[in-house]
Amino acid sequence: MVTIYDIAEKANVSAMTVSRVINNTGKISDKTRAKVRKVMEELHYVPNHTARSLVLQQTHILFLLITDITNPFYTTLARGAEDAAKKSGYRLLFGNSDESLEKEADYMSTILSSRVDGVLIAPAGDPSLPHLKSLQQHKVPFVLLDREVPGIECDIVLGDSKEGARGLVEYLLKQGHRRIAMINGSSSISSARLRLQGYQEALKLNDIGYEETLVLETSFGPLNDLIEIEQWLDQMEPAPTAIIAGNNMLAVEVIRLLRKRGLRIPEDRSIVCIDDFGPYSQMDPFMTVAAQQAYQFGYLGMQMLIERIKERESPQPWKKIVLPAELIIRRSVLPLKQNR
Amino acid sequence: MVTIYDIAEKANVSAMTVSRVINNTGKISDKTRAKVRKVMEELHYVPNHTARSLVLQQTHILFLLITDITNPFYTTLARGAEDAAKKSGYRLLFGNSDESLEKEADYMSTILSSRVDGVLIAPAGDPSLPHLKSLQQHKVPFVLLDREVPGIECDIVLGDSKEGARGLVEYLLKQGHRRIAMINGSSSISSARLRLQGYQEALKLNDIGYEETLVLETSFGPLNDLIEIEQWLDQMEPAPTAIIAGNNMLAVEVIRLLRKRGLRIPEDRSIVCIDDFGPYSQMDPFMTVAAQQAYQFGYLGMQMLIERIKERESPQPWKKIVLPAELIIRRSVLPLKQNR
DNA sequence: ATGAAAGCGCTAACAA
DNA sequence: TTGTTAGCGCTTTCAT
Repeated sequence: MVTIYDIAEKANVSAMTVSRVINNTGKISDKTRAKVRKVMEELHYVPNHTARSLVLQQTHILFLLITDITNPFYTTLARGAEDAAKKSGYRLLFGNSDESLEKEADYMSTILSSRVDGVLIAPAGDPSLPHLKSLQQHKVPFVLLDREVPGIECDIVLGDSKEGARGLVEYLLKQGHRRIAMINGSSSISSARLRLQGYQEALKLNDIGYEETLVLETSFGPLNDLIEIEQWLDQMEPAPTAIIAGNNMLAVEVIRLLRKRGLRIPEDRSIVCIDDFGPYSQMDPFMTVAAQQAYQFGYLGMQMLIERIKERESPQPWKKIVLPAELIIRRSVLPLKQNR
Repeated sequence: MVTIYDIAEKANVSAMTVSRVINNTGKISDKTRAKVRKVMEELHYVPNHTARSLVLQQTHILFLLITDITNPFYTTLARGAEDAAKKSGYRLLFGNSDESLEKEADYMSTILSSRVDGVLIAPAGDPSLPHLKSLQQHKVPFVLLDREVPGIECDIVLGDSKEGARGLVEYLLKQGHRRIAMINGSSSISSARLRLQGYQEALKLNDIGYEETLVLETSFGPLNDLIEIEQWLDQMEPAPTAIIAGNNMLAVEVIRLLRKRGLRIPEDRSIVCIDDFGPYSQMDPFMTVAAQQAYQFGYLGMQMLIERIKERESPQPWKKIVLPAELIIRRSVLPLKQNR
């Protein structure tokens, strides 16, 4: 491996001079600089980031942990985070926890031991608390994305989940639906809880009773119990005319299972969900959704994180950004006759 | 920061003993081990991976660079790579080049300077050559995914792109289509070239002339020139009855633009593509595709990479895996009357 | 403008 | 079984 000492030797200068040339620090004569640069190129020198991080006590690398790499919400968010990081000259690395607490724990130890400068994290859920506590303990700046975790005070970017869900249900009600089922993520996830609340509130405001059998709590992520979902779909009696899914991945799953049963959307079942489908929003059923501003989650979260890192010394109050969801009406909802 | 010296002091042992406990090396009395472990927990010690990497000259971290984080092919591939890495106890970090040579170059410098142990890379295209050369020069083991790069000999996992495309076109021909257009990625990408060849061969074998105006070369990735695609769609005369897209993202784009024009799929245009849609395959138009084994790309590629790292000393010949694509017939193709 | 020495946190090699 | 020494590649401090 080529080190600054190799460069120094060949250029007849000290290692320190080489270091100065690399980092553009201190005063160096143009002649020396040119000479050093030339040798660096000749030997294909690459700075050893590891060594540099060790002495500087910072890596200039940021980390983004998402919970489902196949979900367009998170991948779009990732693009936003990447763009914001790049703008400030930070490097960004990704991790994917697949909604699993165990994988999240693995990433935590990677994060802590690799001494990244900061973390943008969509936590698996409330049980992520110890993970976040340990970040705090080790003074790793972090920003939470999309999900609150009770017991943690920190910077956070949230979507207005309750309003998003409520808006969708109200839209369904306006279209004449009265029997509306909901499939949702785990109640250990703040956004799932709020989405359920939004659903409940909308029903209540419209004097429609809440029926437990119409609501299924499963997982937002790729680890779903399909049998459970199938049973839920088959056992609702009478069947709902509309279904709201707590996120896009659940909607896709429900669409698949409905079609397996020969049910058409929206003719036989209307369906809506929270989160848009990125590039897939143009595929049938053209879903009516409460679209979250995925890119902004990443972009603004990253800005907050970098801000926090820079202001490390001065104690800023925690910031909380709540991004509204946008109701996008497409064609996955059938207007019923009793339209009002 | 808590270091092994802090632990050593509090436990009344030497730093070396602490190191041995952490790494489970050498002989340590149970009593000492217990004592050290206890102190480590008390002080919430986290090993400094940076320091460790510096002395060991290896990070035990692998890197996966993909070209489009919103493409289910790559995200599914990522899952495969992750699973294989985990199985061997390696950590995996992701990067996303968005099909951009510049972003790829940025990641190269991250990769080189952070001294990861190996890289799994889907190159942006033939111009990635210098990037790969520099990996070789710095003796960073890597495995290429999905795309060959002329001038580079290395381990590689490929899909059978030519056969995949040919199979799709032949299916279209069997359904009676004669005027088949193709939208493809950049010809600087090996898989795009092979897919075009597959298209051309299928036509030739069936005595159908090749028409340049029916073929559009654009980008596989998120940086498409939409105007160009729209013009191409509008200017083909007479219009094709079927379109083959070089990958799934292009298919989605074409679907969107066709629908914008009020054209139905498959009634007005049949459409097929290479690559499946992951969770979205169940959305309409239920696409007929040549599905690549995305997960296997990642899993097998990662296995090869780890193998290569372990056998670093003994010079194994380069390995090449070619994964066949599977024709999945759904409902995006209209059988024409002149069916044969 | 340039260099020498010390040390970031850790482990390999050797010593006791 | 445990400890001492040296050094991984780099930068900070202080000296020249």
